[in-house]
Amino acid sequence: MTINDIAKLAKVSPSTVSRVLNNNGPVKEETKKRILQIVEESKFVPNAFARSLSNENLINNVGLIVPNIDNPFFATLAEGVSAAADECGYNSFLFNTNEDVKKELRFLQTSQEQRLRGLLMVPVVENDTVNRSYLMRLPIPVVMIDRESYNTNFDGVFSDDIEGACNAVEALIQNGHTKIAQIMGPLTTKPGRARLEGYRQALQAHGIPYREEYVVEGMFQKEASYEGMQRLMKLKDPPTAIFSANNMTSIGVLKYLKEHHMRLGRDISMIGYDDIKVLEYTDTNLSTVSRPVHRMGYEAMQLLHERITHTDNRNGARKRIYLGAQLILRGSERMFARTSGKKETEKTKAQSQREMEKDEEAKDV
Amino acid sequence: MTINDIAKLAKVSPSTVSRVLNNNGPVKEETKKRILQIVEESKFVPNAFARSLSNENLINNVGLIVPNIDNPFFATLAEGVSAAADECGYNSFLFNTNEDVKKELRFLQTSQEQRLRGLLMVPVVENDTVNRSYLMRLPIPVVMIDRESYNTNFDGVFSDDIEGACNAVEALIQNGHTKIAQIMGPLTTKPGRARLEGYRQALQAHGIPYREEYVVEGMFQKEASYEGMQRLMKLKDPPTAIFSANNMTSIGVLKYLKEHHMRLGRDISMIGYDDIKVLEYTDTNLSTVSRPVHRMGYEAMQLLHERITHTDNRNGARKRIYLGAQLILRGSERMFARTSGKKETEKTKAQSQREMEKDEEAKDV
DNA sequence: CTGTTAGCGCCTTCAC
DNA sequence: GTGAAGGCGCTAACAG
Repeated sequence: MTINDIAKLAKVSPSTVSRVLNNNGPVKEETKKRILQIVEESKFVPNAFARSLSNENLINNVGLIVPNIDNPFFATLAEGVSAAADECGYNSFLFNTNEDVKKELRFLQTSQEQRLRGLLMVPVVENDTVNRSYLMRLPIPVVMIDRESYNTNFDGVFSDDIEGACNAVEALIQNGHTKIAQIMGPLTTKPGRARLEGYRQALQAHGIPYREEYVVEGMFQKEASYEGMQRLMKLKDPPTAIFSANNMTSIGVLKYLKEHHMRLGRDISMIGYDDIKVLEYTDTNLSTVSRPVHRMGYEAMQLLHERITHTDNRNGARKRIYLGAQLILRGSERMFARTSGKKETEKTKAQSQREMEKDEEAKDV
Repeated sequence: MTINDIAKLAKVSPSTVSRVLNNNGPVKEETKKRILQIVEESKFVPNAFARSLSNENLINNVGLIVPNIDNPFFATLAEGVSAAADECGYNSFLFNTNEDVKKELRFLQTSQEQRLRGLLMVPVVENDTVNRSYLMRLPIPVVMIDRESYNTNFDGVFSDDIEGACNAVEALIQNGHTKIAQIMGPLTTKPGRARLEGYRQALQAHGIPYREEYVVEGMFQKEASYEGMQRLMKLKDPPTAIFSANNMTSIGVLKYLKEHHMRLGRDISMIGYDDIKVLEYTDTNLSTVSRPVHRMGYEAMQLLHERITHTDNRNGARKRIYLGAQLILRGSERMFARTSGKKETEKTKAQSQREMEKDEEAKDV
């Protein structure tokens, strides 16, 4: 079923059908009705490919490339993107690279083959030369989110991870800790490096020496993080506090703690990065650096929309948005549970209230 | 940059370039090399739309429509789909309807406009006549996952939720409970209804009367579930155990419990549906009905692939795969904590071990 | 108001 | 081996 078939059935020319379908150009009300009826009856749907072929990229498709959709951070990010995409009239296609640069490259190729209007991207790593050079040659606007590609200068939406990490580590220091370990993310990502840097800065600012053995790989994965914890806890002089570089690594730590009957705020202290929503409703009381994830996605998509529509502006100054992170203390940062169980619970409830407000705020984009 | 431009640069005809690009038809080694070089230098990427136009649907795109990507169940499902899609040579596009039938319809239209090869779908509800009739007229194979559309007979991958729910409720009964409430899912979805039915059957089998006031709406959402808990706990004769219809509703319950200083297995008992991974590493000990989510996505995609390739078979008998659910008991099903803290912890550790094995198995698809 | 024509970028005959 | 011609489904420009 094509536009020509419809035309024949309606005994008009294809262009008339086209005019009706696209609601441009004048058509007699009567023939219009007739055509629409036939379209309806035959359940004809125009071929978007053919349309965009003649019309230079008319399909409003954009892509979002994330490294791990299983990480709730990226799932929420995708929601933010999709909300904004909706409002701006795009179809957003979600690609999951699963932290695999090969897959990432394939998606970049697909993006180009299928003539997406723009790309939102959380790259796997920042130092992949193949993907980077491919990326830089893409004829469409690209907006980076959270992570970045080295030596490029794309638009982007980020958070200040150095500050976020620094605040977290300082909170641990203020609670009396000096033996603070970091389960770090891959140093091939911007957030991985920034969070290490923040950790460093906080230690330095307080005259605490940086100890190599306190910094272990977590790869933003719970498995690696679990192993990192094993190494840390086997040290002759193990840390008393952990700074965990993201939510996946936090889960790895929790797993270790549970298996070893250790409790946060009693046997060890900890601050994580990024929220793990459900934990707020448990007794885990994990303190964390919280970021406006939904909004990051939303704003990134809006930025992309700007770039797509104002093509003239495409070579203008890059726009880079930094959204603030918020340190949320729930108790796990404290050393050896100074407060009694009772008091702790109450504090937690107040926190929980704050959380709910924050939640709503985050959705209010 | 088009195939014609390349042809001119290489001083050959477009068809020769096409032959090189698609590696069909004979081309002299020398000119082949020359053409490839020019393609490389100019970073030319063929237009997939144009290609598929002449070639009847050559692009291997499939779509996955999920109601809520923020629900880790669907995120993991998407991973399973994408893994299989990869192996079978498809691009899988993920659409998030956010439980909105309007959005769902738009995606169905997009699927058709953009000539997807097939569709994997978790419909928002099963009784939307508009979307259903649209769906039934789609000229491509459709595989349902988890949920279903009423009065249709598509291929599908499901789990036996009646049995799953029944097992869960029986476990509560065996722990001495008779006042068992259900936070239910929408009855406009198959899982919502099946889990209610399983609940019913279990009560009946044990001669426990069904009490209207013990069954409250949870909508598969944590907010509604939280409110449901409020209503339940305000009853003159509140339940002693909760069966929660999915992971989102479980989170709502946990939120309520935390705010009211209630603990699972001490102040109230509970069994949920679907995993919440991170909880396994907390002290929450939430028992749950666990399903092989990743595999559900994986098998659904494989089934779709079959339907796409064996077009002859498309009108054959529908294939419906039912994957088993597994009841995992971690302690929250027990009444008034019969065991001491110590013993409980040990039990938990053994469970944790089993979980890890299950994890690996689930990935082993 | 409507039809005819040409062309979007590519592939596939069919000639040479 | 290679080129020319036609067509995929649709829209836009130009005639009427």
